[in-house]
Amino acid sequence: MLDYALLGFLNYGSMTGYELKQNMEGSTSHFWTAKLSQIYTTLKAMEKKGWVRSSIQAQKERPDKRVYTITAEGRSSLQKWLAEPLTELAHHKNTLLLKLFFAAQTDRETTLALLHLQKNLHQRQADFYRTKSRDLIQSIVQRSPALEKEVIFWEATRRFGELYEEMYVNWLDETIKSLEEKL
Amino acid sequence: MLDYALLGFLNYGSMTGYELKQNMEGSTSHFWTAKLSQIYTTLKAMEKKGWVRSSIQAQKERPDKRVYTITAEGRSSLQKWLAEPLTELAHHKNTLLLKLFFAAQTDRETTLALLHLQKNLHQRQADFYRTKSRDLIQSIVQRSPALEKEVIFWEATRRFGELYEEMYVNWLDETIKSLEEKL
DNA sequence: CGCACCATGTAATGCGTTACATGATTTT
DNA sequence: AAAATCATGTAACGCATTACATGGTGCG
Repeated sequence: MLDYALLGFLNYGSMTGYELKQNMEGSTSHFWTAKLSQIYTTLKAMEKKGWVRSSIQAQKERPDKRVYTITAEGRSSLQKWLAEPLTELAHHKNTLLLKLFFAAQTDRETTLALLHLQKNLHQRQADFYRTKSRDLIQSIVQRSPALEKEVIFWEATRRFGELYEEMYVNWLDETIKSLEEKL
Repeated sequence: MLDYALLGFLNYGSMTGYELKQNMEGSTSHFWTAKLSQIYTTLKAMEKKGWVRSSIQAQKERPDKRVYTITAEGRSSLQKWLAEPLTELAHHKNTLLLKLFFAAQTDRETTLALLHLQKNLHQRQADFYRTKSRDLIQSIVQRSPALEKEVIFWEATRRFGELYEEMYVNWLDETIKSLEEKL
Protein backbone atom coordinates (compact mmCIF):
# COMPACT_ATOMS: atom_id res chain seq x y z
CA MET A 1 0.00 0.00 0.00
CA LEU A 2 2.81 2.37 0.86
CA ASP A 3 4.11 1.68 -2.65
CA TYR A 4 1.13 3.51 -4.13
CA ALA A 5 1.56 6.48 -1.84
CA LEU A 6 5.18 6.74 -2.92
CA LEU A 7 4.21 6.36 -6.59
CA GLY A 8 1.66 9.11 -6.15
CA PHE A 9 4.37 11.50 -5.02
CA LEU A 10 7.01 10.34 -7.49
CA ASN A 11 4.55 10.90 -10.31
CA TYR A 12 4.94 14.63 -9.65
CA GLY A 13 8.71 14.45 -9.82
CA SER A 14 11.81 12.44 -8.93
CA MET A 15 12.77 12.38 -5.27
CA THR A 16 14.88 10.72 -2.62
CA GLY A 17 13.47 8.59 0.18
CA TYR A 18 14.22 11.37 2.59
CA GLU A 19 12.29 13.87 0.53
CA LEU A 20 9.36 11.48 0.17
CA LYS A 21 9.20 11.27 3.94
CA GLN A 22 9.13 15.05 4.19
CA ASN A 23 6.37 15.30 1.63
CA MET A 24 4.29 12.79 3.49
CA GLU A 25 4.77 14.63 6.77
CA GLY A 26 3.34 17.77 5.29
CA SER A 27 0.35 16.18 3.65
CA THR A 28 -0.77 12.55 3.87
CA SER A 29 0.59 12.05 7.36
CA HIS A 30 -2.87 12.33 8.89
CA PHE A 31 -4.17 9.30 7.07
CA TRP A 32 -0.98 7.60 5.93
CA THR A 33 2.46 7.57 7.49
CA ALA A 34 5.60 5.53 7.28
CA LYS A 35 8.95 5.57 9.00
CA LEU A 36 12.03 6.36 6.94
CA SER A 37 13.30 2.82 7.35
CA GLN A 38 10.13 1.45 5.78
CA ILE A 39 10.28 3.97 2.95
CA TYR A 40 13.82 2.93 2.10
CA THR A 41 13.03 -0.78 2.07
CA THR A 42 9.83 -0.22 0.12
CA LEU A 43 11.62 1.84 -2.53
CA LYS A 44 14.15 -0.95 -2.92
CA ALA A 45 11.35 -3.46 -3.40
CA MET A 46 9.66 -1.16 -5.90
CA GLU A 47 12.83 -0.90 -7.92
CA LYS A 48 12.98 -4.70 -8.04
CA LYS A 49 9.41 -4.73 -9.39
CA GLY A 50 10.39 -2.16 -12.02
CA TRP A 51 8.08 0.56 -10.73
CA VAL A 52 10.92 3.01 -10.13
CA ARG A 53 14.58 3.36 -10.99
CA SER A 54 17.23 5.12 -8.98
CA SER A 55 20.52 6.91 -9.48
CA ILE A 56 23.08 8.28 -7.06
CA GLN A 57 23.59 12.02 -7.06
CA ALA A 58 26.84 13.26 -5.55
CA GLN A 59 26.64 16.43 -3.49
CA LYS A 60 29.26 18.73 -2.01
CA GLU A 61 29.02 19.31 1.70
CA ARG A 62 26.02 16.95 1.96
CA PRO A 63 25.81 13.17 1.83
CA ASP A 64 25.26 11.61 -1.58
CA LYS A 65 21.66 10.90 -2.33
CA ARG A 66 19.70 8.27 -4.22
CA VAL A 67 17.07 9.84 -6.41
CA TYR A 68 14.09 7.71 -7.43
CA THR A 69 12.19 8.18 -10.67
CA ILE A 70 8.88 6.57 -11.58
CA THR A 71 8.88 4.29 -14.64
CA ALA A 72 6.15 3.70 -17.23
CA GLU A 73 5.30 0.50 -15.37
CA GLY A 74 5.08 2.41 -12.13
CA ARG A 75 2.73 4.89 -13.72
CA SER A 76 0.43 2.20 -14.97
CA SER A 77 0.39 0.49 -11.56
CA LEU A 78 -0.57 3.77 -9.97
CA GLN A 79 -3.33 4.33 -12.53
CA LYS A 80 -4.67 0.85 -12.01
CA TRP A 81 -4.71 1.27 -8.25
CA LEU A 82 -6.45 4.64 -8.46
CA ALA A 83 -9.15 3.15 -10.68
CA GLU A 84 -9.83 0.19 -8.38
CA PRO A 85 -13.00 0.73 -6.35
CA LEU A 86 -13.08 0.18 -2.58
CA THR A 87 -15.86 -2.33 -2.14
CA GLU A 88 -15.53 -2.84 1.59
CA LEU A 89 -15.58 -0.76 4.70
CA ALA A 90 -12.23 -0.14 6.26
CA HIS A 91 -12.04 -1.39 9.78
CA HIS A 92 -10.01 0.64 12.28
CA LYS A 93 -8.84 -0.54 15.65
CA ASN A 94 -9.60 1.94 18.38
CA THR A 95 -7.93 1.52 21.76
CA LEU A 96 -10.11 4.10 23.45
CA LEU A 97 -13.27 2.24 22.48
CA LEU A 98 -11.73 -1.03 23.62
CA LYS A 99 -10.94 0.41 27.04
CA LEU A 100 -14.35 1.98 27.26
CA PHE A 101 -16.01 -1.29 26.39
CA PHE A 102 -14.46 -2.86 29.48
CA ALA A 103 -14.67 0.25 31.64
CA ALA A 104 -17.33 -1.23 33.91
CA GLN A 105 -14.44 -3.24 35.32
CA THR A 106 -12.61 -0.13 36.55
CA ASP A 107 -13.65 2.95 38.50
CA ARG A 108 -15.61 5.97 37.40
CA GLU A 109 -12.81 8.50 37.94
CA THR A 110 -10.28 6.57 35.87
CA THR A 111 -12.69 6.46 32.97
CA LEU A 112 -13.66 10.11 33.19
CA ALA A 113 -9.99 11.11 33.29
CA LEU A 114 -9.37 8.99 30.21
CA LEU A 115 -12.17 10.74 28.35
CA HIS A 116 -11.20 14.26 29.43
CA LEU A 117 -7.62 13.74 28.31
CA GLN A 118 -8.84 12.50 24.93
CA LYS A 119 -11.15 15.46 24.58
CA ASN A 120 -8.23 17.79 25.03
CA LEU A 121 -6.19 16.01 22.37
CA HIS A 122 -9.03 15.90 19.86
CA GLN A 123 -9.90 19.53 20.37
CA ARG A 124 -6.34 20.54 19.59
CA GLN A 125 -6.39 18.36 16.52
CA ALA A 126 -9.71 19.81 15.33
CA ASP A 127 -8.17 23.23 15.76
CA PHE A 128 -5.14 22.21 13.76
CA TYR A 129 -7.32 21.20 10.82
CA ARG A 130 -9.33 24.41 11.03
CA THR A 131 -6.30 26.70 11.11
CA LYS A 132 -2.77 25.54 10.25
CA SER A 133 -3.84 22.84 7.86
CA ARG A 134 -6.33 25.11 6.14
CA ASP A 135 -3.82 27.95 5.77
CA LEU A 136 -1.21 25.62 4.34
CA ILE A 137 -3.56 24.53 1.55
CA GLN A 138 -4.61 28.10 0.85
CA SER A 139 -1.00 29.18 0.55
CA ILE A 140 -0.29 26.42 -1.96
CA VAL A 141 -3.10 27.47 -4.24
CA GLN A 142 -1.79 31.05 -4.15
CA ARG A 143 1.81 30.13 -4.84
CA SER A 144 1.06 27.47 -7.47
CA PRO A 145 -2.16 28.07 -9.36
CA ALA A 146 -1.25 25.07 -11.55
CA LEU A 147 -2.11 22.86 -8.59
CA GLU A 148 -5.69 24.10 -8.50
CA LYS A 149 -7.12 20.70 -9.32
CA GLU A 150 -5.05 18.85 -6.72
CA VAL A 151 -5.97 21.38 -4.08
CA ILE A 152 -9.63 20.40 -4.45
CA PHE A 153 -8.74 16.89 -3.33
CA TRP A 154 -6.26 17.93 -0.67
CA GLU A 155 -8.89 20.18 0.79
CA ALA A 156 -11.36 17.28 0.83
CA THR A 157 -8.96 15.17 2.91
CA ARG A 158 -8.36 18.10 5.29
CA ARG A 159 -12.07 18.57 5.66
CA PHE A 160 -12.45 14.92 6.60
CA GLY A 161 -9.98 15.48 9.42
CA GLU A 162 -11.91 18.50 10.63
CA LEU A 163 -15.26 16.73 10.63
CA TYR A 164 -13.80 13.61 12.18
CA GLU A 165 -12.25 15.49 15.09
CA GLU A 166 -15.38 17.56 15.64
CA MET A 167 -17.47 14.42 15.72
CA TYR A 168 -14.99 12.90 18.18
CA VAL A 169 -15.20 15.87 20.53
CA ASN A 170 -19.00 15.84 20.37
CA TRP A 171 -19.12 12.16 21.14
CA LEU A 172 -16.72 12.60 24.07
CA ASP A 173 -18.89 15.39 25.47
CA GLU A 174 -21.97 13.26 25.14
CA THR A 175 -20.26 10.26 26.70
CA ILE A 176 -18.81 12.23 29.60
CA LYS A 177 -22.23 13.69 30.33
CA SER A 178 -23.85 10.27 30.16
CA LEU A 179 -21.33 8.76 32.58
CA GLU A 180 -21.64 11.64 35.00
CA GLU A 181 -25.38 11.07 35.09
CA LYS A 182 -25.58 7.31 35.05
CA LEU A 183 -22.59 6.13 37.10
CA MET B 1 -3.15 -5.37 22.78
CA LEU B 2 -5.34 -8.29 21.83
CA ASP B 3 -4.27 -9.81 25.17
CA TYR B 4 -6.21 -7.13 27.02
CA ALA B 5 -9.31 -7.60 24.93
CA LEU B 6 -9.21 -11.31 25.71
CA LEU B 7 -8.61 -10.63 29.41
CA GLY B 8 -11.58 -8.29 29.42
CA PHE B 9 -13.84 -11.07 28.23
CA LEU B 10 -12.28 -13.80 30.36
CA ASN B 11 -12.80 -11.65 33.43
CA TYR B 12 -16.52 -12.29 33.00
CA GLY B 13 -16.03 -16.03 32.84
CA SER B 14 -13.88 -18.85 31.52
CA MET B 15 -14.03 -19.48 27.81
CA THR B 16 -12.43 -21.24 24.86
CA GLY B 17 -10.66 -19.43 22.03
CA TYR B 18 -13.56 -20.23 19.77
CA GLU B 19 -16.04 -18.68 22.19
CA LEU B 20 -13.84 -15.61 22.61
CA LYS B 21 -13.97 -15.12 18.88
CA GLN B 22 -17.76 -15.36 18.91
CA ASN B 23 -18.01 -12.85 21.73
CA MET B 24 -15.82 -10.42 19.87
CA GLU B 25 -17.88 -10.79 16.72
CA GLY B 26 -20.99 -9.74 18.54
CA SER B 27 -19.50 -6.77 20.32
CA THR B 28 -16.01 -5.34 19.92
CA SER B 29 -15.69 -6.37 16.30
CA HIS B 30 -16.38 -2.82 15.11
CA PHE B 31 -13.29 -1.43 16.79
CA TRP B 32 -11.27 -4.55 17.53
CA THR B 33 -11.11 -7.83 15.66
CA ALA B 34 -8.82 -10.78 15.45
CA LYS B 35 -8.73 -13.96 13.44
CA LEU B 36 -9.10 -17.27 15.25
CA SER B 37 -5.52 -18.18 14.47
CA GLN B 38 -4.27 -15.08 16.23
CA ILE B 39 -6.53 -15.66 19.21
CA TYR B 40 -5.16 -19.16 19.65
CA THR B 41 -1.53 -18.08 19.48
CA THR B 42 -2.16 -15.10 21.76
CA LEU B 43 -3.86 -17.28 24.37
CA LYS B 44 -0.88 -19.59 24.34
CA ALA B 45 1.46 -16.65 24.90
CA MET B 46 -0.77 -15.35 27.69
CA GLU B 47 -0.62 -18.70 29.44
CA LYS B 48 3.17 -18.53 29.26
CA LYS B 49 3.05 -15.10 30.92
CA GLY B 50 0.79 -16.51 33.64
CA TRP B 51 -2.21 -14.33 32.76
CA VAL B 52 -4.47 -17.30 32.09
CA ARG B 53 -4.47 -21.05 32.65
CA SER B 54 -6.18 -23.65 30.54
CA SER B 55 -7.67 -27.10 30.88
CA ILE B 56 -9.02 -29.56 28.36
CA GLN B 57 -12.69 -30.39 28.57
CA ALA B 58 -13.75 -33.60 26.89
CA GLN B 59 -17.07 -33.52 25.06
CA LYS B 60 -19.23 -36.22 23.55
CA GLU B 61 -20.09 -35.76 19.91
CA ARG B 62 -18.07 -32.53 19.75
CA PRO B 63 -14.33 -31.96 19.64
CA ASP B 64 -12.57 -31.55 22.98
CA LYS B 65 -12.12 -27.97 23.98
CA ARG B 66 -9.50 -25.97 25.83
CA VAL B 67 -11.08 -23.66 28.34
CA TYR B 68 -9.13 -20.60 29.47
CA THR B 69 -9.48 -19.03 32.91
CA ILE B 70 -8.06 -15.68 33.98
CA THR B 71 -5.54 -15.75 36.86
CA ALA B 72 -4.95 -13.18 39.62
CA GLU B 73 -1.98 -11.93 37.62
CA GLY B 74 -4.16 -11.61 34.55
CA ARG B 75 -6.69 -9.60 36.53
CA SER B 76 -4.07 -7.19 37.75
CA SER B 77 -2.65 -6.76 34.24
CA LEU B 78 -6.12 -5.94 33.01
CA GLN B 79 -6.67 -3.43 35.81
CA LYS B 80 -3.35 -1.78 35.15
CA TRP B 81 -4.10 -1.47 31.45
CA LEU B 82 -7.56 -0.04 32.07
CA ALA B 83 -6.08 2.60 34.39
CA GLU B 84 -3.38 3.71 31.94
CA PRO B 85 -4.33 6.96 30.22
CA LEU B 86 -4.12 7.41 26.46
CA THR B 87 -1.85 10.40 26.03
CA GLU B 88 -1.65 10.43 22.26
CA LEU B 89 -3.98 10.56 19.33
CA ALA B 90 -4.46 7.29 17.56
CA HIS B 91 -3.54 7.46 13.95
CA HIS B 92 -5.61 5.51 11.46
CA LYS B 93 -4.63 4.71 7.93
CA ASN B 94 -7.37 5.47 5.46
CA THR B 95 -7.12 4.10 1.94
CA LEU B 96 -10.00 6.18 0.64
CA LEU B 97 -8.30 9.40 1.71
CA LEU B 98 -5.04 8.23 0.20
CA LYS B 99 -6.70 7.58 -3.15
CA LEU B 100 -8.55 10.85 -2.97
CA PHE B 101 -5.33 12.72 -2.22
CA PHE B 102 -3.93 11.53 -5.55
CA ALA B 103 -7.23 11.65 -7.43
CA ALA B 104 -6.14 14.60 -9.57
CA GLN B 105 -4.06 11.98 -11.38
CA THR B 106 -7.12 10.01 -12.50
CA ASP B 107 -10.42 10.94 -14.09
CA ARG B 108 -13.46 12.58 -12.62
CA GLU B 109 -15.82 9.62 -13.20
CA THR B 110 -13.53 7.11 -11.50
CA THR B 111 -13.35 9.28 -8.41
CA LEU B 112 -17.06 9.97 -8.27
CA ALA B 113 -17.79 6.25 -8.61
CA LEU B 114 -15.38 5.57 -5.77
CA LEU B 115 -17.16 8.06 -3.53
CA HIS B 116 -20.67 6.89 -4.41
CA LEU B 117 -19.81 3.31 -3.64
CA GLN B 118 -18.38 4.34 -0.29
CA LYS B 119 -21.45 6.37 0.50
CA ASN B 120 -23.59 3.32 -0.01
CA LEU B 121 -21.43 1.23 2.32
CA HIS B 122 -21.32 3.85 5.05
CA GLN B 123 -25.06 4.48 4.88
CA ARG B 124 -25.71 0.79 5.44
CA GLN B 125 -23.29 0.78 8.33
CA ALA B 126 -24.88 3.86 9.90
CA ASP B 127 -28.19 2.06 9.60
CA PHE B 128 -26.77 -1.01 11.26
CA TYR B 129 -25.69 1.02 14.29
CA ARG B 130 -29.06 2.76 14.49
CA THR B 131 -31.11 -0.43 14.33
CA LYS B 132 -29.63 -3.92 14.80
CA SER B 133 -26.80 -2.82 17.04
CA ARG B 134 -29.13 -0.67 19.15
CA ASP B 135 -31.72 -3.42 19.52
CA LEU B 136 -29.09 -5.94 20.55
CA ILE B 137 -27.94 -3.73 23.42
CA GLN B 138 -31.52 -3.03 24.47
CA SER B 139 -32.29 -6.74 24.55
CA ILE B 140 -29.29 -7.41 26.77
CA VAL B 141 -30.36 -4.87 29.35
CA GLN B 142 -33.80 -6.47 29.41
CA ARG B 143 -32.58 -10.03 29.75
CA SER B 144 -29.78 -9.28 32.21
CA PRO B 145 -30.45 -6.26 34.41
CA ALA B 146 -27.21 -7.10 36.26
CA LEU B 147 -25.32 -5.84 33.21
CA GLU B 148 -26.85 -2.39 33.52
CA LYS B 149 -23.48 -0.76 34.22
CA GLU B 150 -21.70 -2.45 31.31
CA VAL B 151 -24.51 -1.53 28.97
CA ILE B 152 -23.78 2.16 29.56
CA PHE B 153 -20.32 1.65 28.11
CA TRP B 154 -21.37 -0.69 25.33
CA GLU B 155 -23.95 1.86 24.29
CA ALA B 156 -21.25 4.56 24.23
CA THR B 157 -19.15 2.50 21.79
CA ARG B 158 -22.22 1.86 19.63
CA ARG B 159 -22.99 5.56 19.61
CA PHE B 160 -19.47 6.29 18.41
CA GLY B 161 -20.09 4.02 15.46
CA GLU B 162 -23.35 5.78 14.66
CA LEU B 163 -21.83 9.26 14.80
CA TYR B 164 -18.75 8.19 12.88
CA GLU B 165 -20.76 6.72 10.02
CA GLU B 166 -23.09 9.70 9.89
CA MET B 167 -20.12 12.05 9.74
CA TYR B 168 -18.64 9.90 6.98
CA VAL B 169 -21.82 10.05 4.88
CA ASN B 170 -22.08 13.81 5.36
CA TRP B 171 -18.48 14.29 4.33
CA LEU B 172 -19.00 12.10 1.27
CA ASP B 173 -22.06 14.13 0.26
CA GLU B 174 -20.14 17.34 0.67
CA THR B 175 -17.15 16.00 -1.26
CA ILE B 176 -19.25 14.62 -4.11
CA LYS B 177 -21.02 17.95 -4.43
CA SER B 178 -17.75 19.84 -4.41
CA LEU B 179 -16.25 17.65 -7.12
CA GLU B 180 -19.35 17.92 -9.27
CA GLU B 181 -19.07 21.69 -9.09
CA LYS B 182 -15.35 22.19 -9.34
CA LEU B 183 -14.14 19.47 -11.73
C1' DC C 1 -25.49 -34.08 -0.92
C1' DG C 2 -23.40 -30.06 0.47
C1' DC C 3 -22.83 -26.34 3.56
C1' DA C 4 -22.41 -24.34 8.00
C1' DC C 5 -20.93 -25.02 12.52
C1' DC C 6 -17.94 -26.78 16.15
C1' DA C 7 -13.08 -26.91 17.50
C1' DT C 8 -7.95 -26.55 17.40
C1' DG C 9 -3.81 -25.61 15.92
C1' DT C 10 0.90 -24.60 12.83
C1' DA C 11 3.59 -22.38 9.06
C1' DA C 12 4.55 -18.93 5.88
C1' DT C 13 4.35 -14.40 4.67
C1' DG C 14 3.62 -9.41 4.94
C1' DC C 15 3.61 -5.04 6.98
C1' DG C 16 5.42 -1.93 10.30
C1' DT C 17 8.31 -0.35 14.27
C1' DT C 18 12.44 -0.04 16.97
C1' DA C 19 17.07 -0.31 17.37
C1' DC C 20 21.53 -0.15 15.42
C1' DA C 21 25.16 2.18 12.64
C1' DT C 22 27.50 6.42 10.56
C1' DG C 23 28.81 11.14 10.01
C1' DA C 24 28.98 16.01 8.29
C1' DT C 25 26.71 20.65 8.58
C1' DT C 26 23.74 24.11 10.34
C1' DT C 27 21.14 26.32 13.75
C1' DT C 28 20.23 27.66 18.59
C1' DA D 1 28.31 23.11 23.26
C1' DA D 2 24.25 20.80 22.04
C1' DA D 3 20.55 19.85 19.08
C1' DA D 4 18.46 19.55 14.68
C1' DT D 5 18.88 18.58 9.79
C1' DC D 6 20.59 16.09 5.92
C1' DA D 7 21.14 11.39 4.21
C1' DT D 8 21.16 6.21 3.89
C1' DG D 9 20.69 1.92 5.10
C1' DT D 10 20.33 -3.08 7.85
C1' DA D 11 18.65 -6.26 11.52
C1' DA D 12 15.62 -7.82 14.92
C1' DC D 13 11.26 -8.12 16.47
C1' DG D 14 6.16 -7.91 16.85
C1' DC D 15 1.63 -8.05 15.24
C1' DA D 16 -1.65 -9.74 11.91
C1' DT D 17 -3.29 -12.32 7.84
C1' DT D 18 -3.51 -16.23 4.78
C1' DA D 19 -2.91 -20.77 3.90
C1' DC D 20 -2.54 -25.37 5.41
C1' DA D 21 -4.27 -29.39 8.08
C1' DT D 22 -8.01 -32.28 10.38
C1' DG D 23 -12.52 -34.14 11.25
C1' DG D 24 -17.21 -34.91 13.32
C1' DT D 25 -22.26 -33.17 13.67
C1' DG D 26 -26.52 -30.97 12.21
C1' DC D 27 -29.51 -28.91 8.96
C1' DG D 28 -31.90 -27.94 4.59
